[in-house]
Amino acid sequence: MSTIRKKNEAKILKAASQVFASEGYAATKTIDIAKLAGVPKANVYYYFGNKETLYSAVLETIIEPLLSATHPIETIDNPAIALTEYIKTKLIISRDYPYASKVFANEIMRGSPLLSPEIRQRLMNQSTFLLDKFTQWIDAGQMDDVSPHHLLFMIWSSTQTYADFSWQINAVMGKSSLAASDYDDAARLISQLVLKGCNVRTGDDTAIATSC
Amino acid sequence: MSTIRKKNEAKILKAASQVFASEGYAATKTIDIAKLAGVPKANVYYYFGNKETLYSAVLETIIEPLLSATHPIETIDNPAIALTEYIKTKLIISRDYPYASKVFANEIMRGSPLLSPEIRQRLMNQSTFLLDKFTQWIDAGQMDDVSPHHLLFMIWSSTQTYADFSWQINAVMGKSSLAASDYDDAARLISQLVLKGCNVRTGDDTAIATSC
DNA sequence: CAAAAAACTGACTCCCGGGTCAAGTTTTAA
DNA sequence: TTAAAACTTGACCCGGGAGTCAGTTTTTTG
Repeated sequence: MSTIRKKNEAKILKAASQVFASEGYAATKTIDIAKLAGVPKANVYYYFGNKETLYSAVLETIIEPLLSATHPIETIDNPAIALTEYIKTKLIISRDYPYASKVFANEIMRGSPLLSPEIRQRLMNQSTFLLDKFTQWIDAGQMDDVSPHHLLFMIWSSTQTYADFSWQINAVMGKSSLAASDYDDAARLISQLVLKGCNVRTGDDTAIATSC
Repeated sequence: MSTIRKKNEAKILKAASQVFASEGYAATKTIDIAKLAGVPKANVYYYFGNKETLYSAVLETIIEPLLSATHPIETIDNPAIALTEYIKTKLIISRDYPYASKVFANEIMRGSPLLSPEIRQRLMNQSTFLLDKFTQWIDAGQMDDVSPHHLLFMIWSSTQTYADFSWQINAVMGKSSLAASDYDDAARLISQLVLKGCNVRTGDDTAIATSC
């Protein structure tokens, strides 16, 4: 692929993720993407063919980060550390890919009509993997017997919300954008709720039994 | 207002909330709302004037439930009970107003461009009230010194998610819709995470100090 | 029982936005 | 050097959806 093509595709993709994120798929006009990217509208069609393909390309950009977010859960034995790292990673995705995250969330809200079946499947497999892992930890007595499903939904929603509802969060925080320390605070709070809330054993003798 | 008008407005409003929830504002065609409501498209315009007014009317329907959700926090002294009830109420809203909830969430995601300034203000006041209350509890030593903001975001997101991401949640749960007991499970899990995670004092001698 | 007010509706207009295209210009490669 | 391939772009087409309206029917009211 020529460097010209690569450069322009990147420029258009970046603009597209911003416009799709702020307007939603249907309300997005390709002319607005073109303007933001600084190219004529016909160029958008030259490089991406049509609006839906461009949208899918934006969705693709978030899939890899999303699928690799489970890395800590896969590689770290200690559930306290694994969960803490997973939460941290999910928050970093919300922070570093705010537009694509929002586009992805919107797609999921609508029942993911434009998401390819393969990606759907890979995401479903990932969910199953996470649920299995939680169940293993519970069975091994490494955390309380909570509902793995609802725990997963809580982790997903409370990390994703920093991308999806950034407007609301900024308004309530009284800022125009969050600082790195705000994400640290969020990670700390969410980890604390999960670890203490589910009584996750830390692996050393500071573990607290429920009946304490 | 005539009963005919009342009846038809209700019929159209209900259909509108469903279509807006599943398609989003921009992708919604008024003809689809009309079809679902079983009236000619011109009737939709006869009763609501235009698409945006109809959309605002749908948004209005969720405002009262949303504003009264803080009732437990306002009236119950005991933070453990107040928080548990608040979480339960928020989940009931997600369950009982799934369409309007979704429409509202979408509006907030877009920076609430179509929400009236008065409603914005009332919602902001409500946030401030909640944050103040959390801060009071912390200052009174009734719970650990966590970030009130991030705690609030966690409660909002993890309850709202059952409406917004119902497709994903159903898929992961392997069901076509959640049962009442699923909402009970969710309420139990979220309350547990908040209460144990923040070490909220229950008011009797079973309270657990952090240093335990 | 009028006659006025409210409700109903099919058929229409008009505009906006996705997508196309043909005629150019620039880059690449042999 | 040159011809083919890649890229650029303004002008255009076309369908679909928001909104209108005039003529009709139903309901209310005095």
